[in-house]
Amino acid sequence: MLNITLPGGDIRQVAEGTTVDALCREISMGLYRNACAALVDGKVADLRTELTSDCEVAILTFDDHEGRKAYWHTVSHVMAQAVKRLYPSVKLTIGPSIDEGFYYDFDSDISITPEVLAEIETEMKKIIKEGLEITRFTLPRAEALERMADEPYKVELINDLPEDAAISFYTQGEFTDLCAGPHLTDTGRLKAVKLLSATGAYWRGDSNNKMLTRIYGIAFPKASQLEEHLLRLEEAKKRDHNKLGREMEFFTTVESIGQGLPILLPKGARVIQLLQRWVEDEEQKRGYLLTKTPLMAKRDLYKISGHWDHYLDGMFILGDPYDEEKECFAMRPMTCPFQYQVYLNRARSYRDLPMRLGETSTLFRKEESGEMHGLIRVRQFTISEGHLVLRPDQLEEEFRGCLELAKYCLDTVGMLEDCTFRFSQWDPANPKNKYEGTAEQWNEAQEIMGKILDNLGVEYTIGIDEAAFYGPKLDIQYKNVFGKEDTIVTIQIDMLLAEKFGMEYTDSDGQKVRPYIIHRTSLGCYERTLAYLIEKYAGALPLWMMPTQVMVLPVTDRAHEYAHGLVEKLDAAGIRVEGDFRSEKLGYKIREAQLNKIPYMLVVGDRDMENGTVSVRTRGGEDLGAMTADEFIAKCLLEIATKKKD
RNA sequence: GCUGUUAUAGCUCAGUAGGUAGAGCGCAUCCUUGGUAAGGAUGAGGUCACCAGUUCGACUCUGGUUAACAGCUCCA
Repeated sequence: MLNITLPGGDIRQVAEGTTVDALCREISMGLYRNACAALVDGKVADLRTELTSDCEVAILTFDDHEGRKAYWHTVSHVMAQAVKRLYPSVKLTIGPSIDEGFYYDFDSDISITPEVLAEIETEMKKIIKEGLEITRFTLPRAEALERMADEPYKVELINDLPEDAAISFYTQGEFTDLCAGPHLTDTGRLKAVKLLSATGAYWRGDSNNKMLTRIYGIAFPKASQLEEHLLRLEEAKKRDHNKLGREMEFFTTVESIGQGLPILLPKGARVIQLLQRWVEDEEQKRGYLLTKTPLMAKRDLYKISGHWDHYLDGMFILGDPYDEEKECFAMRPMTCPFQYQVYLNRARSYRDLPMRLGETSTLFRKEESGEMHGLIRVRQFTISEGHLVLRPDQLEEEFRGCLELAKYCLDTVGMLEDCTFRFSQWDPANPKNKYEGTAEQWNEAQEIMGKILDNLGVEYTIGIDEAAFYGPKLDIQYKNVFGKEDTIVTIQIDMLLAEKFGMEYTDSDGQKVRPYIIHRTSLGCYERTLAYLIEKYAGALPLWMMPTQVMVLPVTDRAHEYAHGLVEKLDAAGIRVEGDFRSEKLGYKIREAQLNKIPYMLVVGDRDMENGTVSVRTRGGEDLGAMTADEFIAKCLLEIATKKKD
């Protein structure tokens, strides 16, 4: 008999060769029904794993990350089986689980219309109903290749595995797939499935490879969970900045201006102005020197910086880049080589350092046509760009300062809680020769940065091949309402550009020394930040950054003069206020202000005129009752000054 | 850039088996003076994204372009 230790510390005795599944059934039928996979001595394992020695076993259900992955992965196989039944000529590739659901990539000529998707879904439900047992077996390489002879992509995958590997397969009914697992034991254990979309995806994620057909789906053990999930997706769509931001007139796009070049309408422009002023003031408080550098430069500058060699395709060029006789300019994709000129303006001493330079900087990047998205991915954007020129002994302290500033900014706007940190490193094997510099330089910079991050106690993930071409980065990643992740702030250590530009300082002993440089942003790209704020707050931005903070709503024409007086008074107090003097009913005006997410509505009618008060309603629908204008102004100003989050 | 979908009034969308278009909301004017999410009437608004082709005739069919959307690739 084996001693199996369960999560609570209980020990259960089972016969050698008992499967995890059978153990599960012994523990409880409820657990058995919900089991998806297991942890055996901390390793994820199939339910069909046979226990052969004393060990710790924890059963994973759909509520566990790994259990859910097994569940979704199994559904992806059911989908592949359904597709194969309906379209036998389709070739299989891969079908993993993802953060939310699963997909399977097929090589097929069939265009996946919504009708086809529904047809596949119906077939999947059939397969689930058939309750096919899912079995696992392994084959040596030669036999595995023979078995998958009709599946060229599977053959390619098998050939990439080590020579001596035992290659595992899963079979359910007539369908067998090459797969590492784990999987559920029976298709009947699956319940509510839904196919969401069909799209294209490159084989092995390489744009040089063939475009495959990818079908995305989701599944849950309960129909109610599926409904809830679909409802959540619908709700998220309503917050989509690309929809809401246009509806609420934060921004728009115009065909004749072009992709990735949004027009910031008065509301959007105001929010960004408020954010910029706040960040610039905050940077000034923290010892940054303000710079204003050109938006373009001759190609000569980019040849020095390395952009010409590494980033030419990413720049907007003015002139013929290949005619060396004629002048040729490029719009700037980054601020570094420009801001460095501030430092280079004269000879520097160690006493000048640290030098912190800040600039609200507009950049231009020639993103490829399919990559633009609302305000999140654009071709012209503005960031709170900064460069710090440092002595080696100042590097850690200044890095800490940058991180604190970024965290302060993100926290103030309410985004920090949705952020994670990524230590972005180079990939020496990058096939596109992306990186400048030597392995020694990279290792040194990454080692320094790693030490600083560890000393600061930053919890981070490592992103290989995510570095800038000139150095490693700490990227602060933001996850939006759809669960999609983007970089919002970046702090980078650069050991290459300083050298290229001949930056140095005279140390206390008279020696010339190469300074360290930190590239950093405080709040990142303002357009992107605005997009995320719209999504996070569903358009109801915190009071301090709302373009219109207060709307005065006179109940009748009799109150117009009183209302005008209030508008003037609030305006004089520095509050962004408007009045709605149209001859509409109060309910109509409130509805409109509410839809525009105006934080405070001041209703004024005969009663208020008589009492010298305003009746305050919030956009949350709350009635704060009557108060004097001065009381309201004091409350409002306090909330603005403290940058209260909603 | 790639795969796919889409493009009709400011917005959301109908529509014509090829004979140059309609609704609701919004907007303007008038009536209404109404206390916490839509009062009423009248009116103005469209080279049916753009450029070619087929046709007696194209918003409708074909090709191309541009833009938007989903995803891939790439990136702040």
